[in-house]
Amino acid sequence: MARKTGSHAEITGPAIRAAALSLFARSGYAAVSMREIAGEVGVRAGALYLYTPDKQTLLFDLLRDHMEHLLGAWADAKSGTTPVERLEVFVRFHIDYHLDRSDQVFLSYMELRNLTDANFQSIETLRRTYEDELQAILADGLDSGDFTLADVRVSTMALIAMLNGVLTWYREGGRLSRDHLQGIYWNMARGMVGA
Amino acid sequence: MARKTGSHAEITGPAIRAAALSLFARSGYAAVSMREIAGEVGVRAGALYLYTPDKQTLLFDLLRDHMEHLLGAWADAKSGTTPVERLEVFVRFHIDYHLDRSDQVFLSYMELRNLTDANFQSIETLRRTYEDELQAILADGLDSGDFTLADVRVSTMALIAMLNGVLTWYREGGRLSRDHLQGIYWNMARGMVGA
DNA sequence: AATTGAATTGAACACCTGTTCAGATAGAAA
DNA sequence: TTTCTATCTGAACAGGTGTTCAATTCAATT
Repeated sequence: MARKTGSHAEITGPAIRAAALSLFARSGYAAVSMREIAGEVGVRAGALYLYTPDKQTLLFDLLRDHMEHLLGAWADAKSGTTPVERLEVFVRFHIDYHLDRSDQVFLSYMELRNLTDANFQSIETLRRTYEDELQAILADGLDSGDFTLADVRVSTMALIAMLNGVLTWYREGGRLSRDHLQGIYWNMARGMVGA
Repeated sequence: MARKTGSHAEITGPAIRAAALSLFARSGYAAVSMREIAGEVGVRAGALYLYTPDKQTLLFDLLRDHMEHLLGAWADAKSGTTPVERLEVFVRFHIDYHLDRSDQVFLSYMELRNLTDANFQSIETLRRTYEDELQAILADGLDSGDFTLADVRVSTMALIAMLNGVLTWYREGGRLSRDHLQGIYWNMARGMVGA
């Protein structure tokens, strides 16, 4: 019983990536076996190798695709003219994106250490590109006098860490609506940069 | 060649925990084998079981000891009377503690998912106890009018996430001294809570 | 010098790991 | 109906996993 009806590469390929994403996010890269991923897709382990050269590349592709999609989404979303406006857009975008793609985001900062050196460098470059978008906003706000902050780099890292933290505790459908949440974070962000 | 000169339980036990801590922090719990840990200590895998019932308990003990030590250290360090003073002490303490014990801290929030349910609950309770220390400061500051913040719980989580973020990028001996770093974070924290 | 007992080894257990590949399968094309 | 070929299986490979335990080693005690 090799090929099942309606089972084609165009379906299996994405299904493998979706299963890997979900399992890696839940249990961690090292704790998930190729046989588990295959089982989730309804296929045997050998079939995975029609779609990825190896397990490492499967992880790397997930992280790279996520980072590239993040950068693309931000390029579309970024707007505003004053530093204050631009920062508010960034804060709201970042929270939205994270909550919509929590598995990808979670993976992307939990599994960096399981990448080979070359793959790690590649992802780090993309991540740094994203950080630089925020850093540019802060630098402009410092120049214009809209923001009061001691160190642009430190503020950038602190803001991103604060925003990423949302993932660890916020659950949709709880006490706070997403919009309310974004408002609270935007207020705190504004306080952090002295605006 | 069983026992080497000067090799006793009082030495091997702590050495195993130190090796496990270091290896788990570097590569992740799932990716480190008992044989690797044993090799780092200079012993065979079987000998580890004189000091821990199993690998899971080895991880759990590291996390529990860390959390208990953190709570103890905070009990010693906490001081100040006004909410503003108390918050500054917390911010500086948290950064200091994290930078001094980066492996433990890193482990404690990277490897939670590798704990069994019961062990996870146990650690979560300790973590929540620590968070509540900060939350109490914020609640008092809100009551007294010293702080302006929309949601005590959200501010607590945001502050802790921001402070934890220091670990991911700060390196001792770089551009910023530790004291300078603490000052910058204290300023941002103050802005976040509207003080 | 003989005995004791804590500390450690080395081999074994049952099973899991990522990966490869000859062979089977089945939908589409001829 | 036969041929073709993308897709998938099943078995194998070489090695690794956590864990157990009888046998060994050696410092301290008698």
